[in-house]
Amino acid sequence: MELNDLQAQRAAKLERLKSAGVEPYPTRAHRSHTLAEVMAHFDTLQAEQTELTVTGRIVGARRIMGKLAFAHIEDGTATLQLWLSRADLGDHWFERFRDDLDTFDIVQATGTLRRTKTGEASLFVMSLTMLAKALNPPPEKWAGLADVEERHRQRYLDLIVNAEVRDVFRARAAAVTAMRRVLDERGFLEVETPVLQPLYGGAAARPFKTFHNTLGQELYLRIATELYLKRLIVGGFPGVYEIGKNFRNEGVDRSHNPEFTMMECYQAYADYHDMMDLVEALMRAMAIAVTGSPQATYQGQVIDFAGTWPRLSMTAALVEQTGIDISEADDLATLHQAITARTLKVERKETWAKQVDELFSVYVQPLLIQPTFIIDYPVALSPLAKRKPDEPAFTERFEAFAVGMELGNAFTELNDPFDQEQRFLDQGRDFAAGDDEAHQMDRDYLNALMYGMPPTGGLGMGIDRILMVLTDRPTIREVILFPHMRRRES
RNA sequence: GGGCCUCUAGCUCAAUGGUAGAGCAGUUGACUCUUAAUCAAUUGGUUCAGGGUUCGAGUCCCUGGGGGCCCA
Repeated sequence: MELNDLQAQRAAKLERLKSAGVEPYPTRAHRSHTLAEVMAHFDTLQAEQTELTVTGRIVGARRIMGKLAFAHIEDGTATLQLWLSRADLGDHWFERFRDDLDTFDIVQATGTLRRTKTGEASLFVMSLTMLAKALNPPPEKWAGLADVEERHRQRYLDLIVNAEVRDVFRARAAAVTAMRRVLDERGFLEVETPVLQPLYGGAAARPFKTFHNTLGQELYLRIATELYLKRLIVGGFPGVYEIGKNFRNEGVDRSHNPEFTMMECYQAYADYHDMMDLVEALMRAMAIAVTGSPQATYQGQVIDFAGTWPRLSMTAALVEQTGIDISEADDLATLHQAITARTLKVERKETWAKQVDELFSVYVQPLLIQPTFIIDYPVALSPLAKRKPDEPAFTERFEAFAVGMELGNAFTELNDPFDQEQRFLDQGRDFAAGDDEAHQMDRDYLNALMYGMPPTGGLGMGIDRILMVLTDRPTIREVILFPHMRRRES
């Protein structure tokens, strides 16, 4: 191991500890109380002068004054000041503390509680034990670890130093727990489906490929759980959900990470209206779990997840923002003419569906700050969604938006195997024409539909993006513990 | 994929093309109620990498790498 100067100094202290008979990495720790317990019961413990043993990492500077020293320790539940005097601790351990211990070392301390003259709760330490020597030094005391790259590459250090980062991930866990609770209460069964798939599907995305050596088979990392979950609806479960990682081989930016967490759920005998109600309930519960209320403040704006959200058709939204009625401009040439006539600044796309999607992304989506459902997407954009009975060019599909980001996607599921086969065939043509995100033909899925799938409502929600909104983080990297980073050359 | 910005001590940051610096941390010493402890002294550099221009490059140019922001 190559050590820099500061690491070498700490390594030398470690050797000194060993020569003084102190094991720097003992096998076991002992404690009578967590620091949170100490703080919660401080008055009683102090009054009874209970001897207690605590553990934790030394954080902040040690303040050493000849025969008296102070330090703070932190154990993940709270912090506590240690008061260490040469008189109480004895020469040996006082000198070990002074000479051989450092900020970030992990220790065990036994003593009794008192307040210092400034009133700070403190453990007056009678004996000290080493639990783990830290070789890496802490970042700067005030500015801390600020470099975004280092924070993400060394998330462990980020978590030690930046308390609010731990809070984000506690919030994330609380939100997911709330989501599970809502789904469980409504009778959904939590399941797990394959990550390694012989065919990828359920979304428009490029996959990661991998290879099974023994089977000699190419496999894909899933881009969605959709098609397996619907097989389970065919199988007779009335409702299923899965919370898990999806993998999409596409760009990395403030709202995309190559692996991300999605909740997908399917409910038999339901439709997309039921899924809208479910989204409202889920988002409300998750917001309350994180912020204590149905509101969240995102980058200075209050986002309100209470009540029912506006439901606006994609056609109406586009008419409103661009003046183009896609139910009339229903072929690519007409749509291109309309765009040119109105001098709209959007990229030219090669299919009508992609052009509609592009118009929407540029002219509508950024305006959807408060929670909003955009409903009734063109069938060409939605190969797995059921057509609207009265408008067969559109589907019973919606996407949920807030702060200009897509948070969820849902539809009344297509359960007609002939229509589904035709959609796959249409997608295959798009793929052949160069759309590398087009959906693959999945014969086994069609086979499942041929046993009969009840009318079903299905929903997917992006957990990471929801947490961005609820914890007020401007990038997805701040709500993923170990976001993808390029490999750094030594 | 394109444009702009950025990379200097462990960390946070300086440095007209002219001796690579500060603060914090560390080290040594003083100090029994500190909490940005204080006081004195002090160590620490492949300036992201490789080329080039120049008497001289952290600085200018080129190529490459990491990161950030914006656009697509």
